Amino acid sequence: MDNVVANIPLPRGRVLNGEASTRNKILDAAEALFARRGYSGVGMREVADAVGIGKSSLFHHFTSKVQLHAAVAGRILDIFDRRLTAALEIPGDAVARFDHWLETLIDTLVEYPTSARLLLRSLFEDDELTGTSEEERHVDATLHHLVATLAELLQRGMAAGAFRKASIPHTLQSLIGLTVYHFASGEFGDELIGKSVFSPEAVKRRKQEVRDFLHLGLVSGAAVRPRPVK
Amino acid sequence: MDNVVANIPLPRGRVLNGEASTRNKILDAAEALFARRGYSGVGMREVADAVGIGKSSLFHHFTSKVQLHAAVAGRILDIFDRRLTAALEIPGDAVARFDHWLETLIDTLVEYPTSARLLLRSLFEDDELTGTSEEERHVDATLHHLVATLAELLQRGMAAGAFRKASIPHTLQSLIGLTVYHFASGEFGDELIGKSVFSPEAVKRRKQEVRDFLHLGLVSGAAVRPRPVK
DNA sequence: GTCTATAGCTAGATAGAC
DNA sequence: GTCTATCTAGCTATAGAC
Repeated sequence: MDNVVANIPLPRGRVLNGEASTRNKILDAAEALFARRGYSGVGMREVADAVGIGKSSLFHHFTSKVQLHAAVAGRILDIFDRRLTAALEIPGDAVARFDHWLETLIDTLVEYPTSARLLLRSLFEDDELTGTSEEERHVDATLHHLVATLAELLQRGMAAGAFRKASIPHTLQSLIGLTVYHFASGEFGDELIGKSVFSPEAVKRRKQEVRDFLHLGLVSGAAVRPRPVK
Repeated sequence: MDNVVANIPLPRGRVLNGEASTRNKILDAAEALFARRGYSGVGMREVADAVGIGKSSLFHHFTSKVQLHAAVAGRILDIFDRRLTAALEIPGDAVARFDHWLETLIDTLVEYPTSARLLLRSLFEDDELTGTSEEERHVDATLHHLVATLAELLQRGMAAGAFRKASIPHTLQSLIGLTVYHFASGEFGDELIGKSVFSPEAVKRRKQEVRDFLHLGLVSGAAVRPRPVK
């Protein structure tokens, strides 16, 4: 139980060149710990120990614990925003772009295995973490951009008849629930699926299941025609 | 910010007769606080203040903080287990029973507005909360019963051809993501939907959206026939 | 940029009076 | 069954030497 961080695989591609700066090492350690135990469950001492520096040194790099958490959340949201925005820039119709967006989302959740928990926890901990610092406004702005980008794709696709005319906000919530929740569900999900939800086979299966769910629903043979517009 | 609990509507029907026991008052206050701030984010002093007793008195009713949390989780899981098991005992085919199960789940999440967050947080906080006490084993057993009951309905329904032959564990995860996550999403969900996700109109709409999602999928006209079994 | 030392406070939990 | 008092340990954050 002492060194939980050591058991969490470090996301690849996080550091571009050979050596990680101390700042990045702190962000890596803090991300893993915040994902595991939440904001209040992690102490600055624990983060410092995981990095291998003294606790006081953290305050040289980040002025407070909330700022550190905002920096962690901002970094991971930037990655998602960059990848998912890029994923929409492929040729094809709305359905093809949507499917590619979804696969990219799952790939990114898997490549950064702590991200799903961190993101959901950040939503739940709005109480403690709603501030007005530069970092926190950046987090908000990035999240809004992510949501707006997908909302636009859905809207265009619905207008073009590629998607059923559903509520866009509810569809966004459904997509988050189908993807982010699944990869945040931890031991519960692992036990349900029978192996780690991050294992290659389980990931492949999840992609297929979500795709089928979106294309076919669950109930047999009900979707012969698009739902009438009222 | 001082008295957050006061802003959270108390679930109705929690106490059967006229006056609530101190134990139930503690459970009510702890449930609201744990849902808001998570296990580590809540202090015993805060719970005691919300109830109106001294901190030490809590330890007369519950031997430790983890036991208090397990009692809270166990109580809410019992309610879900009782209601959802009863919901399956209606006449009709698998689809009708499934739809009724789903509506009951959403109704219960709405009637106990703190439950969604509490349950998801409990999943995420498996680190701190995995013990071997009586209460914790009860939580595990109830959760397993809940899952097994729905899994059985899905299995029978798939065998009878009422549902598409999907992975049952993945379908369970999808259903949790579509329902529990939505009602746990807090300010983010409220902002996305444009009003409280617990408002009567938003609840009605969510039921409709989830039902359409399950019956029709999202992509137009793709589900003319059940997916081939491989 | 890292360290030791420490301030000031709160945490969970216990002892024992009433 | 509730209280006051207290224990030990932890927390965020700062001061200031090197």
